[in-house]
Amino acid sequence: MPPKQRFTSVWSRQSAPKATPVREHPALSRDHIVKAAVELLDAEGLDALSMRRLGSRLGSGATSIYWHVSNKDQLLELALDEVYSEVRLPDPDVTGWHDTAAAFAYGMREAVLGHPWSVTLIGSMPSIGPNALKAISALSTAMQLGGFAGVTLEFAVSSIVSYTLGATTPEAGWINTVGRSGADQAEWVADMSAQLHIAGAEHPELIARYDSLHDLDVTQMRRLSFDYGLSALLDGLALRLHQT
Amino acid sequence: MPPKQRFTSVWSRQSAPKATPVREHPALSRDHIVKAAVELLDAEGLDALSMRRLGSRLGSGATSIYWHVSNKDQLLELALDEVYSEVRLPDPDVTGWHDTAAAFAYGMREAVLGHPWSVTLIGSMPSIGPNALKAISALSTAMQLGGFAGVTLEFAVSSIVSYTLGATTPEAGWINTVGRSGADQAEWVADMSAQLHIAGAEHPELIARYDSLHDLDVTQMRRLSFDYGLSALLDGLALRLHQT
DNA sequence: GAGTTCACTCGCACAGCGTACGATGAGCCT
DNA sequence: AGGCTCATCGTACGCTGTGCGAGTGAACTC
Repeated sequence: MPPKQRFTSVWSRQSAPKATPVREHPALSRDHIVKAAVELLDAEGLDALSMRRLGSRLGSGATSIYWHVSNKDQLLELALDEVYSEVRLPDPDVTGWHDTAAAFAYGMREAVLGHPWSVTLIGSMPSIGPNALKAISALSTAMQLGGFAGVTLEFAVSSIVSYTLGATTPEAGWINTVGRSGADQAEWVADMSAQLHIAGAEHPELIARYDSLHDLDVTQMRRLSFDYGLSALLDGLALRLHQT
Repeated sequence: MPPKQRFTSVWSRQSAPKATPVREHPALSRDHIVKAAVELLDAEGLDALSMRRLGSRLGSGATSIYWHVSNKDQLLELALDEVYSEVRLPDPDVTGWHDTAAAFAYGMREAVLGHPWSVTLIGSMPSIGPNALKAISALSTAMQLGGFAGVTLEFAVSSIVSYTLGATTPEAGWINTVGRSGADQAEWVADMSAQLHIAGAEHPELIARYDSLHDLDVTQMRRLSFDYGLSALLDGLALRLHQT
């Protein structure tokens, strides 16, 4: 029995050399499709992306897409990897691991928040696209140059990614929910806190603390919160680096 | 213009006192439905949950569910909160903040991994159910007793939740993907690494490091990784606590 | 030039989805 | 008996992802 390939991600098929584009007007191309998909996702969210809508946005039939992409899931894999492509990193040779890690974290946060639908995807498909690998790889070598090695290196990288992802997820979830309604953020904060008061009636301390904080600007607050946890984590990693 | 309520989560409507159950055989109840939904989700994943399937599992018509739950989304909110109910916490009065935080992290990790569909939901809806609030509240008071206060308290709690969530998300994503096919984990590890080799052909260092690690048991490895980042974060928090 | 092949597009159809709506019945109050 | 409320359900609508086969036109072979 040959070892069957059970799971086929888009990335598993290495792209055929693709020859020269035989036709002059292919009209549709994988890149074009993915780009349009990302636009649609950004504009209207995950639920709004249907093959028919995407097709008509591209000026073609819905099923034409299936020539270039075998699946809706694979299309989403491609779209997700497009998000990772926005994560820019400083040159690890000139910057210390600490700063590179921080840059990665902020870059990833920004990329994900710019495409909040992406968090929903991360939980349901592996992120092994070329752009994702490129970003991780850059972070990883920076940390290695900084002195991390072996399992510790892997763990440290993973922890940074984890924290960033986890901190960003609820933020993106918020953006998703807000985006689905037509209201703007300020209205939402009011609504939300009203609901928290109802839902959390049994946790008055929590509510009290919440109220005391959220007079401040929400966006700035989230950024501060992200920064606090990130630097705590990096400090903890530095500690581990020096004591080995 | 009255301040319209744009977003209505399940939790916003405080439960009517519910009187005495008028009928002796309501046959369907919100709790019953949510429980069945969680079972179905656990057994077959997020995509497998449809109102019709859930209805037939409950021995009732699909649309009967809508009497007890106004929405599929709200049903999912309820199911998600059910997951948080499994997060057990030690008494914050007897245990230090450090251990309580670790217990929370491990508890949440375990709960989420036991219901891997939950991560997909967290990114698309707010987690303000009673059980979620209870868990956060317990962690929060423990940290407060430990000496954290004000914004710092909020930030610290948030960072712990973030890290835990972020570390668990890819794990759950993995479980989701594996679960969708029928293969077992060992087969998958092989397939996956084969794909990584193809997809990551341009990042040989990454692949090399990957290979050197994953001879070890995957599950145990993930746990070690989780532990490493968690204790790094907690150390970083402790540092901030003492230097204030 | 005729015929064949290939790369690509598309319309149709199918099974399944969430859920609005109105009909139906079971138990209670008067 | 009549009416009211709670709960259940069948039907129907518009939507979804996608398999399939037909269609199109350019590029190749003879």
